[in-house]
Amino acid sequence: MLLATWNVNSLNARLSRVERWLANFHPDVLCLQETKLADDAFPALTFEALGYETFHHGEGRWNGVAILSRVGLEDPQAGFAAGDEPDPDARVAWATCGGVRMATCYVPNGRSLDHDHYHYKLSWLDRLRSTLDRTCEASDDIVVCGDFNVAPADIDVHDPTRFEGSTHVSAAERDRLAALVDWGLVDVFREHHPEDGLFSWWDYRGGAFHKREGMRIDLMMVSRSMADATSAVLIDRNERKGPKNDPPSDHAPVFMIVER
DNA sequence: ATGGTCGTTTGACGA
Repeated sequence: MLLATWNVNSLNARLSRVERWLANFHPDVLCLQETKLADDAFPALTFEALGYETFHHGEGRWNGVAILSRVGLEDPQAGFAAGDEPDPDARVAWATCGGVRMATCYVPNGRSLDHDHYHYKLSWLDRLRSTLDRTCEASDDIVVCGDFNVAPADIDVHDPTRFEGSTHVSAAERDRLAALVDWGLVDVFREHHPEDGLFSWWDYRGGAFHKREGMRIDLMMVSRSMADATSAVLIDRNERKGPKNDPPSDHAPVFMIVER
């Protein structure tokens, strides 16, 4: 199986690229974030024509997440489990695809350490963990992927000294990722690639991509059974390139190949 | 080069 995640920064602006990526890579499952669409504007028929069932959870102008699957799509769920404080934003969706419980996540940015949005971010990650407690077992086949807006370690940032005092690298955010690891999930990309300089997001500004100044914030957090069956994990950084008339997202797709 | 980029939108705001 090929399982992928991609923050597209508006599906309207990126639809031709997503269609091309599906044709090139034939993923079994593609998780999208930041579709920025309402559910009734999601191009389900376009993806159906390419062989994909879809589940979209959106609100319109901001956020929006989707799961595309050509190996079945069962038990779709939007948001957090009953019992957790509901999310006012459309930031997470779940579905079982080919026997794997998938989650597509767009974790809040946080804005700054003294902003209310930062506390929302921490609470959001707490509720993600709580929903796992309520709905999954660590022994299941699970892939919780998406834009986490957290760099798990300093190696995931091009210049950690530039990010001191910023979001994405704070101890509290990294503690929330560690809580997912404690629960039983593995950062499967890092398990396959110990080296530095590997990123999934580059700021549009200042030629960051060409200066190799990025962060690795798009993660595939997978259960042990999935990690053990994974033969490769890659970032398609070529997808961050492109001309003004077909501009890239500021995030590149991340995908894993599972031998099953 | 005292700015720099996108996408939402048509004035800023979020990332």
